[in-house]
Amino acid sequence: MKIQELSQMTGVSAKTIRYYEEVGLLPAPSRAENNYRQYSEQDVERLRLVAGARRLDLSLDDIQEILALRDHREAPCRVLLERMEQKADEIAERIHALQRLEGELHALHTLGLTFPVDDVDGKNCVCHLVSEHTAKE
Amino acid sequence: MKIQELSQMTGVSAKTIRYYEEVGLLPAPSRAENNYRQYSEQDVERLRLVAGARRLDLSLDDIQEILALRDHREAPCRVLLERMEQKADEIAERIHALQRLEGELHALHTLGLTFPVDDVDGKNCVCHLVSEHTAKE
DNA sequence: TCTACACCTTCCAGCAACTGGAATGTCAAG
DNA sequence: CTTGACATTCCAGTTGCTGGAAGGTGTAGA
Repeated sequence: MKIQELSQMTGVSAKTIRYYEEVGLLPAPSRAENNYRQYSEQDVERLRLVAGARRLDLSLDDIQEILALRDHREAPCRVLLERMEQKADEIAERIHALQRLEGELHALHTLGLTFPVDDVDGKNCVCHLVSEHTAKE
Repeated sequence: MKIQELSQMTGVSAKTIRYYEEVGLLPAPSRAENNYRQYSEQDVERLRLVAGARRLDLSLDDIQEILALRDHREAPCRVLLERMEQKADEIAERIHALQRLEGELHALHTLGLTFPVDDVDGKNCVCHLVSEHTAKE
C-alpha cells in the first residue's frame, strides 16, 4: 500500500510517517518502480503501536526503546508498563502545576479588577501586581 | 548595573536576558567602555513585568503586545487582564486533557498488569492494547 | 493528445522559548 | 603573572512535527 493508505489506516499523516522513518522509528520501506514507498501489514501494526503510544504522550525516545526491544524479540511489555507509570506520574505533577497556576491567575485577576484600569504606570494597576509576582514565594 | 546583577534581581538568566533583547522584548541597553551591557532601574522594572507574565505562562507575543501599549503610554491593564482570562481558560482545558490522559494511562496500565509480561508479539500483551488504543473513540 | 488534478518524491525552513557551547575579550585579586 | 569570574558574539540543538518549494508520476476527461 502507498503512504496515503497507511496514513488513513493509522490516522498518522504522510508527512509524519516520513518523519518517523527519518528518525528511525520506522524502517525504510521497499520502493515501487516509480520510487513510491510501499508498506505492508507489518508496517501498519508497527505504526499503530507508535501512534497508540504517542496518544499516551510517550516520547519518541521511549517508543524507540520499546520498538528496539520488540525488534530483538524481547518482550517490551515490562518496559512499556514502566514508562506508562512514569508518564502517569509526570502528568499528575503537570496537572498540579497547572492547577496552581490557574489559582494564581484567578487570584490576580480578581484583585486586578478592583483596580482602575487606565493607570499607565501607577502602582494601582494589575501590571504592578504581575511585576511583584516575580518575587513571590 | 551589569547583566549578572540584573539577572539576580529578576531571577532571569543572563542568557535569557540577551535572548529577550534579541527578540525585541527588551530594548538594547547602553554599553560601557568595555562593551558590557549596562542596565538601569527601569530595565529591572520592565524585566520584572516580563518575568511575572512568563510565570503566568503568557506567551512572549502577548507580553510584546502589553509592553508595546505601555511604551505608547497607554494603560495595558485591560489587555493584561484579558490575556490572563484567556490563559486561565486555556489552562483549564489543558488540565482536563491531562486528566483524561491520566485516566487512560491508569486504565491501560491496570489492564496490562493482568496480562503475561513476556509475550513478545502475542495478543495478550499491553503492547497490543496500546496499538488498539489508536482506533478508540 | 492535451491538460487538469491528485498523488508521490526530496530538501529546507520554521515553530516556542530558550539552553549549551565554542572562541574570545576584560577585569580584579593574590 | 596568572587564575578565575565575568563579559561578548555566534551557531547549534532541543521536541515533534508542519509548511512549502520544486519536481516526477499516474489517471481521467475534453
